Amino acid sequence: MLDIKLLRENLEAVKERLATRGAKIDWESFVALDRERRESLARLERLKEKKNLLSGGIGKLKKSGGDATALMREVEEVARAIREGEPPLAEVERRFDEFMLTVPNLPHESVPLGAGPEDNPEVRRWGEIPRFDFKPKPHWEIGEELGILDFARAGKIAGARFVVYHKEGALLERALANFMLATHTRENGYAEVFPPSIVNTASLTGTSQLPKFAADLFKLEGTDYWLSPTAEVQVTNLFRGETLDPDRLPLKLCAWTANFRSEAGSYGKDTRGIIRLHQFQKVELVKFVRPEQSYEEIESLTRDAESILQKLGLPYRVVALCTGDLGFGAAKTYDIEVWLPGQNAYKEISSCSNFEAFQARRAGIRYRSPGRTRSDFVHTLNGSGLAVGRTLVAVLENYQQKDGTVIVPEALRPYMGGLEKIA
RNA sequence: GGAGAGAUGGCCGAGUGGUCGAAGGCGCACGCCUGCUAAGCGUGUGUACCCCUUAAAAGGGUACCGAGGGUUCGAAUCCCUCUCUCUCCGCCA
Repeated sequence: MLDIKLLRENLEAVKERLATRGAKIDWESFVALDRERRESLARLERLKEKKNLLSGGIGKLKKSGGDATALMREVEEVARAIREGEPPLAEVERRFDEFMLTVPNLPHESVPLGAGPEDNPEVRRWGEIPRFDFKPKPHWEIGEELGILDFARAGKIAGARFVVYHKEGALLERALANFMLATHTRENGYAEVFPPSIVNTASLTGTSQLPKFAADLFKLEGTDYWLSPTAEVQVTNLFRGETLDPDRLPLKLCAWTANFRSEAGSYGKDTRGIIRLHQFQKVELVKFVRPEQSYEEIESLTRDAESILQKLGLPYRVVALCTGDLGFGAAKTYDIEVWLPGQNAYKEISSCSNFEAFQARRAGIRYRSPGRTRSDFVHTLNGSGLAVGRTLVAVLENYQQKDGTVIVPEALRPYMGGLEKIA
């Protein structure tokens, strides 16, 4: 959610910046709604003041034994006016809130202008793309031949876009998660949390998946429960409605969770393999920081995610999302794309974003800076560190051998009981 | 799933219809006093929003005693619904 005052005072600048996202927003109705809301609110508050004053008078009068019938009749009139004024105000406020919740974040000034993914500039590249003296296979072939990825049986127990990991596949998934958590907690300074996978509407609204993107989520019928699409939701909402002690900032958390996405609208995209599933595991990094630090913190967050790929020896590049490709709540985003020989392409494996105060304002996450009377909103950031399934894909495809076996990256071996090769 | 108890300010804790944003204590901040420390004394100490201004503040107002609704001229106090916490029983990992 954007700062209402910013909208009122700098509407033209906001319009211009949001236009770079390609967002279509009905500004006329915003201006009208805002005016109507404030006028109506001020009028009702004046009436309430009058009512309170008169009611207090009744109390005093009764105590001193006087007759309050006339006063009471007068208050009744005021009370009626208030009752009549309330429903229209509530309606205006509902529409106003709805509007505010569907306006995307402002891109940061450092975000490159562009219309879509093709305009995302590459920021840096790391690692050598491996050369093969044979035709590298896609991970689903490697995995099925080794008997560690099982799509057929996953289809039986759940449906399309699910997988069952067998034997070393299951071990690899678990080892990768362990390795990532160990790195982030021991070396990168994150504290681990393990939250529920089910979340409520308020949480999803706080991090801005709702109200706009309900179609991407799984809802549990007859309840206010949803399957969380990313630990960003749980971990950011840990502190919803709280004022954080400034000494705790920057607060850095990481979490390993299962994530659920309906993948509505992505039929025909990445249909094979485990790139795009309804359930996948991910280690997420989340930060709560002072506003003045958030642009340093997105850099270090991205580096923390990159450190996993470097330790695993997986080549990747970092791209900066342009204005047209930026997610709804993000002010700035770096995507990390890992090299996948089976697809001969870089594929997103992490998305690191600074939301500035956009989520904090929705979720009411504040901090009090010393010497200031009012509290301020923190800035929130998050990024995958990393998507475990896609990392597993990268390992299989980059470390595959001519004979169909897969070498286990050295950094991972301690987490796999010393296993050197999946055969 | 069954039975019961509870939810008040940073914390503890009073408050069963009127001047209660809320006693008292603790904590915290500032000041005074005391040749250190401790004690003592005084003052202050929630948040959001609206109005008025604004560089900011001050000032005025509204709302908030778990959440939502209701009764009443008037609700922390009465009624209804929900959520959460605790205790006991059952069940499960």
